[in-house]
Amino acid sequence: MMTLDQMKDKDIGKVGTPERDKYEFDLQMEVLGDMIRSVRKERNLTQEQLGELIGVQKSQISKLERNTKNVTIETILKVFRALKANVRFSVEMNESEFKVV
Amino acid sequence: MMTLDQMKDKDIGKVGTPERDKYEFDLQMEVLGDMIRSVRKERNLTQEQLGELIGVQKSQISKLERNTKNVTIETILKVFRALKANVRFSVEMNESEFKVV
DNA sequence: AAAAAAGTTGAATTATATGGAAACTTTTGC
DNA sequence: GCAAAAGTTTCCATATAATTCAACTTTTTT
Repeated sequence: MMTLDQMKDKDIGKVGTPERDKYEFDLQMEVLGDMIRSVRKERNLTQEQLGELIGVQKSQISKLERNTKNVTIETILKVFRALKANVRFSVEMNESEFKVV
Repeated sequence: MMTLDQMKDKDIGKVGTPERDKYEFDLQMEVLGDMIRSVRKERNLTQEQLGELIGVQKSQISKLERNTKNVTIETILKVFRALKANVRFSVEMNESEFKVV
């Protein structure tokens, strides 16, 4: 589990060792757009190229990367599928935190 | 990380010990609706009560629980926020898996 | 087994996400 | 500093998600 900033700071150029061959990030939903951008850049793709993989214009990719939460699950899956990345969602629930109002 | 079935099998009535005070579930998008339902029931809420917390009719909750093929992030966040549960997502990326087409 | 509560469904409406096109701005390379 | 590439924005159309209402079905309670 790391923040987006920590992730960005990572020297992703130096990969190659098996230990570094796989990345996993836990994130808040709000940064989903940043995540698309990060993974796209890690794949060395322009917005236009990613758009081609999915079948949309570069402007659409731009919008997805900057727009945070108003996206459908389907779109998110489509993008990360094109980037050959797996997305998983998790729900964390604290018993004590909940009070019926 | 557990499947939905394992989760359902869990005896959630017996909580109270600190070890059992927190639940975490990884899920596929396809079971998100089931997840809403599970957490709602764990909170001992009816669809109508959850709807009131969010400001929608019970029929809407019903639809979200059964028909989650496609939902927006905003809706998901709204629901789980009302249930006092955190939603996170993780992206897993394998270097080797990707080839530029 | 009747009544009440909880959940589901269908039809209709509203809101908004997806998307393209083109003009515009920013960044990058020389 | 200029040109090309990459990214952003605006306007617009279309598709579909979000939502309600009311009738209906299922489950629970007494």
